[in-house]
Amino acid sequence: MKNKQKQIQLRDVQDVIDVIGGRWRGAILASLCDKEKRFNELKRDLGSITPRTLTKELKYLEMNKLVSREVDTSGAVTISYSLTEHGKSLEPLIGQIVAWGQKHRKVVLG
Amino acid sequence: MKNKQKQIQLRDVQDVIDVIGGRWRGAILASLCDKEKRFNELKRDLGSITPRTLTKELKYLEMNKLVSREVDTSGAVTISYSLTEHGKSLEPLIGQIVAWGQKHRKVVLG
DNA sequence: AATACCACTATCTTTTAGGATACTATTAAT
DNA sequence: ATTAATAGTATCCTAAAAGATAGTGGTATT
Repeated sequence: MKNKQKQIQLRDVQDVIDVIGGRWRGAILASLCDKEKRFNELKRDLGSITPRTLTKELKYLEMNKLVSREVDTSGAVTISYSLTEHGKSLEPLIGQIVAWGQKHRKVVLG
Repeated sequence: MKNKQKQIQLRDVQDVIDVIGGRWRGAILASLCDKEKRFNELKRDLGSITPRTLTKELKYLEMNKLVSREVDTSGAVTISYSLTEHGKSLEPLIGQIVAWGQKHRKVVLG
């Protein structure tokens, strides 16, 4: 493979790490793979995330077209977050991440 | 799936993001997928990384059993970094990351 | 009427990552 | 002998990420 191609690949890796990286983004996406969720539901799932951070990360993911925010005004206003089509295309990748993560834990501990 | 299982998955995602995350770790691993490399070779590949950061990241990756450091003292001392077996097990994942990254760029730009 | 839940926002502080820059010890090339 | 390359260290500094904590305005529950 040409050297230029390799540089592009490194950039791709850095881009993806950017969108799923950081302490929470990957976990938020993984949690939404399960099903659509509301703000506090996500917060509980994630355990120790602060509302400030969750808000910020959700906005980032919306901007990157991975997550959509829907408001339901029938009755009490509820807001649900779900993966967009593009977000769903991440599911296999997240699956592989989970699988490798389990293997990795064994290697590092064992 | 049970709730406890889901928590474990979220933790796995966070763990993996940790080992391949940050600005450089993923790119370093991707670069070593190609072939084993020396310190300055990696530095050139990665473009703008500083030696301080490269040293630090390589040590981290060594500690996590993903990269091994080998010293060759015949002639001038040369040091080469390569993926361990465990590190190599990341290759398919990195491949998928690159593929998704290319797709993602199109979605976000287009 | 009081309490509690929802979905946040605001402010302040701490932590961490990583850049900038200079330097070192060894070896190789000219 | 000088220059350049290798493989880093050592210090200092800054910017960004994220935690801690409190508060807000609405709805639902009892």
